[in-house]
Amino acid sequence: MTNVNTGIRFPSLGSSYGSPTCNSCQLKARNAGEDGDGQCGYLEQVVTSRRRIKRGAVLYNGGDKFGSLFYVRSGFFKTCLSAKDGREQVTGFHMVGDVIGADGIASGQLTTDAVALEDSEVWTMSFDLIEQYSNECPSLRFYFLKTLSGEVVRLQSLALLLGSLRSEERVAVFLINLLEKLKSRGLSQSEVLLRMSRDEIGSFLGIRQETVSRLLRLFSERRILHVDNRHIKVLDGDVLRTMAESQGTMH
Amino acid sequence: MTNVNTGIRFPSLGSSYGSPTCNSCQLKARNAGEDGDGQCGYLEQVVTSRRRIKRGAVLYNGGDKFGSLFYVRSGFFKTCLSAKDGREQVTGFHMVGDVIGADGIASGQLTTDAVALEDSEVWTMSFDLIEQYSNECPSLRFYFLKTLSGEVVRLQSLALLLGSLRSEERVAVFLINLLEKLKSRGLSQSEVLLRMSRDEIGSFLGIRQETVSRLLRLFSERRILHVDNRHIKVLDGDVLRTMAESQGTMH
DNA sequence: AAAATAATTTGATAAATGTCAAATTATTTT
DNA sequence: AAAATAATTTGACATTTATCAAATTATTTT
Repeated sequence: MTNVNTGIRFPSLGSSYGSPTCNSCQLKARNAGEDGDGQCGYLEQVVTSRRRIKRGAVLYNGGDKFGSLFYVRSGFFKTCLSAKDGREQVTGFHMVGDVIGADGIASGQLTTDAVALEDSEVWTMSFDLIEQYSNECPSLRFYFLKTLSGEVVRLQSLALLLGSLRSEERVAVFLINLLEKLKSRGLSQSEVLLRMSRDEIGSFLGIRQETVSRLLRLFSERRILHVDNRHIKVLDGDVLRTMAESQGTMH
Repeated sequence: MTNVNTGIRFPSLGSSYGSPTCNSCQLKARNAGEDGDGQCGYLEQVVTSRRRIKRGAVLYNGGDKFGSLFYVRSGFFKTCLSAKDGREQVTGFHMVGDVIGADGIASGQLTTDAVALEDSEVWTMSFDLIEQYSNECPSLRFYFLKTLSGEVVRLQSLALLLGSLRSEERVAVFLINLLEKLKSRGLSQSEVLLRMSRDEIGSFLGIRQETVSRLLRLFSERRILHVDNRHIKVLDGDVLRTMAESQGTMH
């Protein structure tokens, strides 16, 4: 979602979940001709570091000072919002192509924790540089606006899921969206190795891990899925899609 | 949230819910000196029309072509996301100072419906003009980035509420946040005339209207609130705040 | 003001999901 | 590879919240 239709592409290095089309940085104006459709190097200019994050390691914590956005180059992350009393809500799962950390712009502090669920690589994009280059490059500016707006759309869909869907539908939507997202990145569209625990899925979906477990078994019994621990294979995508029928991409 | 700390202020005309401090447009750079701390007229420049919206009328619908953001000048709105099957989720309530419609940037189409819950006034801000003036005015650019980021933060909190809180807590958080928001606009901080129905509150909170009704009665019996139909008076803010203890502003 | 319509409350009951505990299976560490 | 730890599954049962229906109260229209 974050990396679609903006004309902006980061170069590819490879990832366990794979990578989107591998071009060198191409920054195209939203409307052809607006500022040419050629390439420019701005997006690479704002990248100030390239970090590897080990599985289980924290990229940032809620409360941290905001200073940059993070482009997920490879790997897999979860972001969690913590309540005062310790309760946690997973607000998203993020993979190659996603930009995270934008919630920090509003107050100057990150609001969620970002934790790697597998060994990952992240490119740090300095917000000051983004601001600076935004003066010169409308496409860069628009790219980030679009990224932010996409995050709003995603979270609206998550609210719909959490507020209006039954748990069975939630799990179906979760799987469909995950598969769609993998598909959009040119990866498996009927098979996934889940990088998150049942507990993390449950937190994201607003249900208990036991409920996630039971529903996966149910789907398995109905021959909709083949479930082998964290390895999921979709046997009947149509049925799954029908159950998910309510829409919204939210990974 | 949207209008805080950016240095940007829209002029005030008056509203049934009142208005924030009434200055003429002041666009200040985020960092003093960045581009001066004087005034500039950019924010007014991007306003292309000022519309009155009657209670019950629709400002925009999901699917509408995106072309502008809307500044709520007075009154009260709800935004709803519809599922394919017709189920609706209220994703937010919006009052003076809020900017709505930013979800449309991502795809060029608005994703929610915006409906006035009382007679309202809205200023239309052309996105093309925003883009245009963003070249010249970093503060304007930053204002909208911050607005978008604030919406992300709000929706993250909503996800926490919907995913992790019990219904009693949800109602408490709802009231606390509403009161806080009114307070931040210099209005009543212990009394509200709700502009939305029990059903709309329920949709927002992911519970049924009957549950909302029962919980308001419960709070009333415990002398936490005085409830007279849509007129709510907080009798014990401390207890309410304790119940809401999990935080996040989400109106 | 009366009539009609819409919103809210309330009770009785049902359904969905959570809780707890124990067993099983994976994964990581030694 | 064994031991230790963590994750997952499963069952029995509790709890919360939804559903349905009817009565009541507000609000809007005539």
